[in-house]
Amino acid sequence: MMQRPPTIKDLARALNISVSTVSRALRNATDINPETRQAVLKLAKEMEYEPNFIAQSLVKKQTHIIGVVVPSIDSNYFSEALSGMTDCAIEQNYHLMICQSNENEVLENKSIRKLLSCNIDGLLISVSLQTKSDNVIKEAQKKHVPVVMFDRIIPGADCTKVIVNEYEGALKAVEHLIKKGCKRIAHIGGPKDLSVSENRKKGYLDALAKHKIPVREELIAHCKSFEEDAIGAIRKVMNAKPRPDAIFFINDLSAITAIEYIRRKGLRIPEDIKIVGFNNDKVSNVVEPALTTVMQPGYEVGKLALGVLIDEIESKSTERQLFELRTTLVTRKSSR
Amino acid sequence: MMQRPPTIKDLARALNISVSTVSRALRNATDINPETRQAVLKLAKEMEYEPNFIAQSLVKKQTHIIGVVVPSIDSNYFSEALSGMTDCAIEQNYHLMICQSNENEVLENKSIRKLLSCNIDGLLISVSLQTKSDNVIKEAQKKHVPVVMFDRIIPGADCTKVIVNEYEGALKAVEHLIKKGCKRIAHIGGPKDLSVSENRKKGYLDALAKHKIPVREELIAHCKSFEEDAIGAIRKVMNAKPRPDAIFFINDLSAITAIEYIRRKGLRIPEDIKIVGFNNDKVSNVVEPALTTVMQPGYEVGKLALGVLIDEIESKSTERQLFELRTTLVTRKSSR
DNA sequence: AACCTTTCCGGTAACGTTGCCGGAAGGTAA
DNA sequence: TTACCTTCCGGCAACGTTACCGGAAAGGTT
Repeated sequence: MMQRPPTIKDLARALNISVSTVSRALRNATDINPETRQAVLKLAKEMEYEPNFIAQSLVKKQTHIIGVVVPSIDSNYFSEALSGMTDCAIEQNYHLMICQSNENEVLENKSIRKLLSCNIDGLLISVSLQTKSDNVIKEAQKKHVPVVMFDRIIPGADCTKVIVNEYEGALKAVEHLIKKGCKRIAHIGGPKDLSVSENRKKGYLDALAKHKIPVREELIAHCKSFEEDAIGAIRKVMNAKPRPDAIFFINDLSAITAIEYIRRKGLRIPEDIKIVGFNNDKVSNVVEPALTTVMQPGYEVGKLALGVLIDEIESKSTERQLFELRTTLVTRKSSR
Repeated sequence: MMQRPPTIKDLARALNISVSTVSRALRNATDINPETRQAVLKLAKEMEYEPNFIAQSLVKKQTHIIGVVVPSIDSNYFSEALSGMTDCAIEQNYHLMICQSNENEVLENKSIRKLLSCNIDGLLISVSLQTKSDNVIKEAQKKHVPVVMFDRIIPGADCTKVIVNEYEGALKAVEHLIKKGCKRIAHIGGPKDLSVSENRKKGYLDALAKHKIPVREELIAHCKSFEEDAIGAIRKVMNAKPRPDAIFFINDLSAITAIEYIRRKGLRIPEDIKIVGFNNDKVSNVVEPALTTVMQPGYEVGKLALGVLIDEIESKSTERQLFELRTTLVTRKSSR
């Protein structure tokens, strides 16, 4: 019967009143006769009227769409953050347009520009590893689109930021090992020159310093990437004499890789050597021994980041804030 | 200087021509003097003109936005699928609005309705475990919004579907074990009454039947959820006499859980008992022994699903198709 | 009775874009 | 010259909605 979805005009015609009146009845309660209002609402329900979002956006000059750019959607951490954002968005009646940069700055810029041409109300971004410049961010701000950076931020950028205090997470993890009596704590770090790697390493170093444990270079090694090539680094620190009695890893995957290597050496975990990971991947609770690890609140980061962005959008405030979430140390068998 | 982004009107005024001419210059090459066209394009670049997506959508009655609903964003498999979609979307100049149902049918319906009120051009959905009815799907189709289901489909629904042949994946996995000489192959299944669980179990059963190996009920057990409570099921099948010489698991996580249990029994993997998982999680290559597993092409599923949806949108075709992608068996140490 | 206030509604313009139609200017052919 | 065609452009309406303004009707005050 009805081909197109009904519009405000259809309602007006059916009730023999003007479109202005229908529009008013549909949103505010002032300047409208309660009876007329009821009649409009009743008919709207009957005809399954839905306001046309596009038309509203055009006249109101706001779309309730928020653009999100992350390095990769299919990573444990970012997918959790996206999950938090998505849940937050539907609560607050916003929509998300999600792009991924694949760690490529060119693609990142392209995505941001595409999002901007969609008239997004705000931009939420975690930058790629390559990204050094905040030019596109400024482009967005010139168009009065508020920007919030989360997790992977550009330190100098002039915008609100939501981060996780990984430094403190690393510090807590290493202090935990110290309390357990470990004296020769090794560290397997991530790729050099990355803020994640450096923050965590600094936590490691400061924990040692705080407890007056000397740093020994032979107990520190770096992986070249975040995945699967940890074995060389592990071999290096395990060859140190005397051998380490604990290892703090950049992530759970490399820690799990190490478990078997350590066992082959005839050492027991945690009796002879304790290990701690980072991330709280699902498997960390399933491997043997279950892995002590630092949990980053990805979901909460996403939720908070979107929350503060929406606040900025709606209050039109322009002051820059810095939010820092804390990690949680999840202690399991590998360090007991 | 310039407060609002420039519009087509600003261009027209600056060049002292009409908006229609500018509009024509910007999109088609007919009915326009090449010189005028060049002048418009030049000025557009200078003023950094960007067409207003919202206004275009209103008059063209298509938004180039595609709605996506998945059970959860932060799952290995779906995040891969979303990654594939996202890459495909930006190539084809579409945008994605992503929602998650959290395995809740009510929330799922709410999300779909919200997406529909955004005038999406198409809907891509993988339904929640609860979902039995396809009413909302029909609602979308009544509004002429094409729907494509992927992975978790409603078998009876009248729409194009993209799935992975898990049955065949399970069959291949179990045949692989049979070829390795295993005679007493156990199966740890997923929650009952779920199509994923049943498809994989059927593959297991058919592989046995094909090779004339009798099914023994004591070698089959089910987990109650997909995560972390596999231990009871494992205990059951390991208590069978004679004990199994191989186990085919519903997923990698439960397989990894089993590794330690089996070792404690004094059994060696793969010499005494071979194991195979499902999913190809990243850790499956990092645990010891590395896990043989069935890889599902999540990224490709996402890419393909979005591709066929866009085809349907642009061709306005209404014929229903069924696409089936194949799994790959990744053989590693745990079954050698 | 004249004036003011309140309540409620309709008309109109606008948001930025596209599509259609009509028409001016110039060229070509009889 | 007239008739016709082509090339190019401008005007107008429309997409569905909201915002603003003006005004009719009803009631209240002096």
